[in-house]
Amino acid sequence: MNTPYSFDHNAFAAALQSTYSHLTDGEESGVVVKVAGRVMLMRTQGKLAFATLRDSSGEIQLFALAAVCEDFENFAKLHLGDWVGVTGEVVRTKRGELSVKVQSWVQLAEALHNFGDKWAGITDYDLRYRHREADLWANPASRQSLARRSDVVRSIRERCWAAHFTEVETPMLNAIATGAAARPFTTFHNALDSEFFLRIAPELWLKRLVVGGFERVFELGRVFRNEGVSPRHNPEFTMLELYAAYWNYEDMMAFTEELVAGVATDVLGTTEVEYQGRPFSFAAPWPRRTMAELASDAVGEEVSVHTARARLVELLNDRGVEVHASWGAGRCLAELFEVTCEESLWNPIFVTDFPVEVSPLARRHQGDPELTERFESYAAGRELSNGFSELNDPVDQRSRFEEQARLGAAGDLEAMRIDEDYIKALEWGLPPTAGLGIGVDRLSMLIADESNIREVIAFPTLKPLRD
RNA sequence: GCGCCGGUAGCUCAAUUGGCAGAGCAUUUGACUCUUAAUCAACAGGUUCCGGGUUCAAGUCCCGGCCGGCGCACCA
Repeated sequence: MNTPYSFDHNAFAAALQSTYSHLTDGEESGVVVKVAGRVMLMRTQGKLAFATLRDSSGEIQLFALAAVCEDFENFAKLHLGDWVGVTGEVVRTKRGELSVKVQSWVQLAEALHNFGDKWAGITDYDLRYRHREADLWANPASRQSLARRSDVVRSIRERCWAAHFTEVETPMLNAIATGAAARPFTTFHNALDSEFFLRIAPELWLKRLVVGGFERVFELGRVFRNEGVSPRHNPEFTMLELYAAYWNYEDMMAFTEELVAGVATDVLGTTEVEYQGRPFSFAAPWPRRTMAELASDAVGEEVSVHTARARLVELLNDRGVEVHASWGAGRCLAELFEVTCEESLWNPIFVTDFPVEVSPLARRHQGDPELTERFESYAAGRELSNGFSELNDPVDQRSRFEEQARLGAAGDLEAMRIDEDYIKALEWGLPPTAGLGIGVDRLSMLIADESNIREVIAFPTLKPLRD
């Protein structure tokens, strides 16, 4: 294939559609433009040919007349999917379609495969995800969902910058996988002769930067968790984490709801949307309810982290949950909340005051040392964000890690390990600080009205093909 | 990892009770000077996901495997 190395393109389909909307049927503008894109449809009619050209902005018709169009015969033989660059006058055809009347054209690249059925596109999930490049042309909705994700990321960055957060990058290769409860991927560095883990969260590194004097930091990046794949889970996903010195969890809740509502406004122009056919509102402020309140409402009796463990176990068993011997009352309460409440939380809500037992990095609650100043926001029945007043006492942090180590020894594969470097960092002094984590893919799903996380990930993790 | 469902032409889909594997679009060829998913005519296109089995006969039934969707589990 002998094709050009460049094309001097100066117009986009969507811009032409709006700029020349005034042209009347059969009117010629006298303006010659150069457009480029893929031929998505071709209608030939003897000495005439009409092609639908699609570029990144939209579509415009190419109108070729044998008498005017250079090498008309081959133009009419272009395949659907071929890339072309076209020079021609902007006109409106007699039948009212804004078009570029082809004077000269060049095939920029050939499509050896087609882009699916003209009507149905490509529907096979395997083909769509393994060959997203084809899916993007075959299914405009796929392109829109990924574009929405990009808009979400841009909005997050701009809003964090506007609030004076510094964007930083921390290691993905970690000697200890920590900062969250999850199983890691492992890998090996040959020259250092050391095992490494892909990060499951950037949390501890970011707080070390706060110790170092970066008072407001954020990182927008990939984390990796060696867990199940589902419509709401991809093994690698994108997390926003941010930390603000001198804030507590109340301050961070206020920031979170403003951030998320702001992203919705930036991307969709409104906070009032439909998600999966149901009205959904991002509007701030979001209600705040404690975990104990919500669980109590759900089970019809007063429960809290101080309820007798045996009673919590009964309530869990009644709901088919098997309780492990290592779970204390705090873990039992958190489980009870998850099974009774989580799915019913539709519009965004902050669930607050998590038990210490399930929050090894969060600061104890000022009103109850068995609780932490921690919140999670829930939306559409799923966790959207997680944040807390950060534990900054190195002695308490060490005892929390030691408790985690006990759980690990007892077989909990997701328990954290003791991170001595992190404890030493806290010994240098972490000011009062609040932190936040938001699942960017989950947020993008809400914004793009997608129920499957793969629709907002360009190349989701798939099982490699084998024989 | 477990359960349920699915995999037929390049794409989207049919195929009755186990009885000749089909259509539309795309491709190829031809007709056509205003089409809009153009239209019309013709040709071609198959390891029915892979491997076994049952049967006179398997896309269809049985067993095993591969990949996907959904649910469960884990989690965000």
